[in-house]
Amino acid sequence: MEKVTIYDIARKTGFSVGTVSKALNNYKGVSEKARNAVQQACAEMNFTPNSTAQTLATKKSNLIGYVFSETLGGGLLHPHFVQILQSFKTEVESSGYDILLINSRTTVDHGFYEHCLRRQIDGALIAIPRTEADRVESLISSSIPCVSIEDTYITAPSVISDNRGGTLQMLTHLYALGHRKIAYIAAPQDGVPGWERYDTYLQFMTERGLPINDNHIVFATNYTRKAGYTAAEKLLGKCWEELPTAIFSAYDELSYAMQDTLERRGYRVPDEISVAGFDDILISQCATPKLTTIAQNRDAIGKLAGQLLLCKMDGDAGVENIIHRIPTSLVVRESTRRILDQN
Amino acid sequence: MEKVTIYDIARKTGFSVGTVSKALNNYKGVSEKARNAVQQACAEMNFTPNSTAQTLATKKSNLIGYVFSETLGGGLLHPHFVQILQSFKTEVESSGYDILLINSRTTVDHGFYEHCLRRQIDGALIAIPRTEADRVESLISSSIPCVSIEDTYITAPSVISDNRGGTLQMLTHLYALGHRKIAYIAAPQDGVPGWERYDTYLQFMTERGLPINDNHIVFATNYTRKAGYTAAEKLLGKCWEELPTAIFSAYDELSYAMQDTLERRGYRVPDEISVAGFDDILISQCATPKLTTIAQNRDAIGKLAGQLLLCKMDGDAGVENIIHRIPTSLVVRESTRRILDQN
DNA sequence: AACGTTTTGTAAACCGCTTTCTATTCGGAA
DNA sequence: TTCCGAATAGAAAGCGGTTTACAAAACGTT
Repeated sequence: MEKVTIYDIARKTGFSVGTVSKALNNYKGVSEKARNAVQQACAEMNFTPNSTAQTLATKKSNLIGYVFSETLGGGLLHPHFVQILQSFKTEVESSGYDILLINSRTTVDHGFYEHCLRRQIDGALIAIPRTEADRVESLISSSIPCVSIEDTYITAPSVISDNRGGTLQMLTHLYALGHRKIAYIAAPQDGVPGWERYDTYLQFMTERGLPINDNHIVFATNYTRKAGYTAAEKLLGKCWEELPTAIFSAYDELSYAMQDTLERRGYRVPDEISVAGFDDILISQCATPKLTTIAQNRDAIGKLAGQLLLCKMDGDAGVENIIHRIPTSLVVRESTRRILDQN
Repeated sequence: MEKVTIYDIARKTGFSVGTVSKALNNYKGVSEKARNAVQQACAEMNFTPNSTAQTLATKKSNLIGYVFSETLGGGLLHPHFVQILQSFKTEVESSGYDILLINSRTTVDHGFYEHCLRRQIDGALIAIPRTEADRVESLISSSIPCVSIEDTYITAPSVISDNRGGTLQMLTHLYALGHRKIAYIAAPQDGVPGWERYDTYLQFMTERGLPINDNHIVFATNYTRKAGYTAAEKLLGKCWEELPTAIFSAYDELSYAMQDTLERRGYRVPDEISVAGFDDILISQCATPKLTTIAQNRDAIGKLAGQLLLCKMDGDAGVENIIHRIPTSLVVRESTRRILDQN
């Protein structure tokens, strides 16, 4: 009962393996009789086709690689990516694809492209920051269909949040509340989201004629909460002479750490200082006060990425290598408030 | 430059494919000269072996399936599982294994076992609650090496937290703080962790001669935060006549929801009511006050699961189908305190 | 009844690599 | 030199399917 092959079915039914194969794949040129006999035999003998053999013969593996990096805390380490993957998976698995995890160790010696080639993957979902672009270059410019999330590459379509729009939503919100001294905790500048958000901040300040104060800007070194605390300390260490009225961070963990640090130092949020984030991950709702943030539509991102990849794998050359920007939304909770008239 | 095969190497070097294969696999019976020629040719032609063909020929795929269910919010949906998977992955990928995601949709028509068989998986990490045991029965009793986490099956080794010990740690802590009226929010009774924790609660109360009050016990319906709020409302609706002095939940999301609900209703935590959780996921530190909880050693769980599976796949028959319990640790934060003398 | 079409089924090559079995070559001991 | 065993290389048969080219059978026409 271990390994039932197509040959066993052939022997049992008296047909040839070719006929059995055709019958199983619903090909023309097989009589009803033969088809039924084959199906019944398969059921009786509990036949399961061997996808390895199928892949070898057809050059189609029905495998999609999730190619990611965890150097700064992304990949499976960050709920943001996991949620996108989740939604992506739902989209592609209904077409019969399985997902293969491709990263680090196994790949170090070979490189992503070689790894994908070796596994005969049909397509890949890329979640690699631009600072590691060289690691995916060969893959992304190969003939393997790829779609990128979170970061963009010119040789593949990418799906990302509208980071500029989102940043603007929040800054506009803060500005409307009367804030003028807005500090910014930037994400690591390892990729597009971090760049766009930071750049938009600078642009906004300039456009509104607000001074860009070096003491009001700080960079986080990775995407963990720990880095958030470090950044928070650093900012407060720099800006005590002229406190900002609002602190906007490039992602929620930073804001959370900031709030916690502020509270511990005796500042009241949002009465004395407003705090705003970007991401809307689960913890944002747990912070006290609950964090005002920019929500990313992760379901939409994963779903669209899935659809695009399915199209490319179907050979649809119409899929352009453009950047798809998914709108964000402002979620006003409790960590921001109108500035008090003070001077 | 698309597909370089072993045949191309053979042609280029003048050796036969058999020799090339042997050279690449470091077999005996190949001269230094041949070996070098082959290696050089491979490098020049950028050869990457096709793992599909290798799998077909050797019956070893170097693939491990992560078999999970998401019906109640587990699998990739819960950070607890993701972290274990992370650690597991690190352990097995150093031996050259890749991880394949196996669940739901794709599997619905075939069943997990058929799915694994079809993919010629070498082994599987199972994360399926006992209520869905029938879905994995054939897989787990097949000849495919399996290791289970979070839940236990008699036909495979399993690695889980010491739920009884952990529950006891927390109850002892609360008891020591003077708490006698301890309410319990139970996890869904879909698997071992939920059972063990709940059962231990009952046992503890009995042993210490404390009354088990039906109005102090409530069950969550799944593992999401939303279910936590529902459970919290339900508990408070039942127990207002005789308020507990401490509320212990089977996992942190429940505690978080409880704290939030209590606060909104004007109860002060921990002054009026202590709140305790189980899991120590990231949000526990975000709650206000920070949650006292039982930490699970997810790294250890994933690592051990990986080691066990590697052993089984290596054919080590010495791996017993026993339950490995990983010790938990009590993390005292701010949500519990000594009960005030009141009567 | 003879013929041209379709239908249905088979044989065999192939996908890319592994592995056994055998043939050949080489080296060294006698 | 001769001979034997060890080392090396190659031919070929899988692994479990798919697919093409072709033969056989069934069919309908005239």
